[in-house]
Amino acid sequence: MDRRRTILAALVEEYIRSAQPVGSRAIVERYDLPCSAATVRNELAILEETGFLFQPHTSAGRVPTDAGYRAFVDDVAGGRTGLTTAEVSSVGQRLMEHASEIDELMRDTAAILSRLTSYVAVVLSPAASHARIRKIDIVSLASRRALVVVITDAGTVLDRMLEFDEETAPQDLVAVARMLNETLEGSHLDDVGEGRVPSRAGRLGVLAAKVLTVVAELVGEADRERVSQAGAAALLAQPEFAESSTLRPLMTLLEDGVAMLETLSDVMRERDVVVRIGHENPRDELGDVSVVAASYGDTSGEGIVGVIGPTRMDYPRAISAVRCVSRNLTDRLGER
Amino acid sequence: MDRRRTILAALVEEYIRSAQPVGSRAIVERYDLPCSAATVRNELAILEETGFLFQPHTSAGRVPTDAGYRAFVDDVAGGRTGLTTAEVSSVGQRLMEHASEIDELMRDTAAILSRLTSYVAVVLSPAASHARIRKIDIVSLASRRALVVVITDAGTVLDRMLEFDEETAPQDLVAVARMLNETLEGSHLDDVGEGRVPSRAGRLGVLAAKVLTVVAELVGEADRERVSQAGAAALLAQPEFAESSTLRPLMTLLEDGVAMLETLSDVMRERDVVVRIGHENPRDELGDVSVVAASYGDTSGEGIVGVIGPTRMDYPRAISAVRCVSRNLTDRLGER
DNA sequence: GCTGGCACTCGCTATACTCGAGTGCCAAAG
DNA sequence: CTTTGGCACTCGAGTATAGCGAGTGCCAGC
Repeated sequence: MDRRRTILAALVEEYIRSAQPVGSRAIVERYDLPCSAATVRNELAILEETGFLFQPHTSAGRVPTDAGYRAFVDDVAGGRTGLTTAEVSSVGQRLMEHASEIDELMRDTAAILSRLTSYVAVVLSPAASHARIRKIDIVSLASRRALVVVITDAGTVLDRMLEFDEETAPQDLVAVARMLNETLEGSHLDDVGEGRVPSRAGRLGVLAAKVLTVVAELVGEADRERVSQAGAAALLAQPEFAESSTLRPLMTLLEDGVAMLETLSDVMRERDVVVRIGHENPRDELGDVSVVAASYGDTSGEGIVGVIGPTRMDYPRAISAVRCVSRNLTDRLGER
Repeated sequence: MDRRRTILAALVEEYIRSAQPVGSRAIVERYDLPCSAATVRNELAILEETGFLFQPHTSAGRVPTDAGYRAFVDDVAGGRTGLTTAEVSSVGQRLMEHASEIDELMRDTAAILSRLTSYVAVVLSPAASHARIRKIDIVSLASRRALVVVITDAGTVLDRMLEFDEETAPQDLVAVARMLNETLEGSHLDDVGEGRVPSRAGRLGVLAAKVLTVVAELVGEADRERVSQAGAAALLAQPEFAESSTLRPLMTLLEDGVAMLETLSDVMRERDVVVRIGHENPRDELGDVSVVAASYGDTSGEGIVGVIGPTRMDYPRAISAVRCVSRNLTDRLGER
């Protein structure tokens, strides 16, 4: 039934706008349908039976269920463009001019996406572990302390302090660094992390082994610190989060980088923007919000961008924004 | 008057505990004073006239004003130890075992401090600009793209992408790096930022100048990214932030790293823990919260740790926690 | 100067009531 | 068989009123 879909779409749109239960009259008036309020009421009753709508109480209007939003998104939201062309080009511009350092780029991206949608934006940077080692530096800072710096071909820099039990000469460190660079340049960080690297004997060999352990730890840590986010304050403006108790589980989850990484990582498999509405999300904390996310980059390094907002989200806009940012990021990274 | 102070302290303590206006009877009962409720009422009336207390309405108990908290803090809070010895030693332990990388250390510190107090914790890492350059690396990533990496003697690593107008040979980059290292090793980042560095002529000289520009930019950016924080979700549990509207200005401020840096930076001048209560804070957004902060580190690199919570804050605990964390961090950094 | 007593204040809660948006259903029209 | 106007009904939100009680201010007596 085509009319039924139209009515559902109108109701969802109106609810997204007003955040209040929508009645039959409001739909007829604002979206001038070619039928009367009574007809709409009949359709609404059916849509409610079918599980697309929900009535807070008998004498109130209707509110979409997760299934209602889902139908709306599948029907119309993907097709519409929620951003003006001016906004689209502004995104491209701002991403280009900013940030020639990867962390900064991620942060800026999150900020832009959040401003664009007024929801929380989350950005996962590409996993460093798939990158190849470009150079390893070992810089002596004190007699028993050095800094190990790993530079990847993706332009990521990892570093970690290294403590020695006994005094270690700078030239030994230089020698070890040269040795490791010869052996490891071009190999994947993963391989180092999993110990698939030949070891050598001798004094320098021991030192080299120690450095390798540190590098392996680095890989693990780097993956843990891949999450940037922005715009949590924007959520406070949404009426569904007017009282803090509704917001708390979400905020707690957002602060847990590892959890966010797990929650989003399966977006990587999809080719287009993924929309997860309410309880479609794997975690209970996300049961009242929707996630719109997409992967970016290519096989040499993939990350994820997304926004998190109430299920009463402006889906057309959020989807356009995520798609736009994801494409721009892909281009940006592909330039290299 | 000594009794008056005792009564004020008792009231503040009780209000911190209960978050509700405190009456004369509650004070007498819970803190068994050697006088009657009527006497306490007289004192309370005086304390209100003097501006230390405030009565939400005629038939309610009293609530401390900013001045009331201030008197409480100056009188007693500094002396008491708000942490158990077990907690104190646990802080030391957790800071030691974690984080051999500076950013991670900052994040962990913020997390620990936040868990300890259940308020938002903010950590400013030491300004990189006071550090000395230990090594500069220029790593070619593509024919027209290289990564500039600056390693300081404080163990901080700064990096930034560099784009060339024309193809540039890796060996040129190596040469420039060697040249810059010879010239710059040991000099302050500030000096590079302000261009107090001799320039040379020739092809490599031009390249070197370009790299120097990037390094200068790096210094500026690094200072902007010095803020770590944790525990914003914890604030949602506080009754004063039950409705999001009270929280929003604060959250917005917290998300603005530069603003936080400005707000906290004058703590650097103080030698001990600084407590700023409500409107003592320089910014209106902080008018309803208190900041407890202290600097850490020594002249070679100073940062700031602090917590932000409602003015109805457990000051003895917050002060002890901040002091404890600050000392541990100082020790940790001093080891080098 | 301290204390017990007492009248008074005033926000909070509960109850009762009205109002109106919105529904469901029916009978008539298309 | 579908659509529509009409109409009785429902139920939450908003308003008015009353009672309760924690807490106060003040006073008279110790």
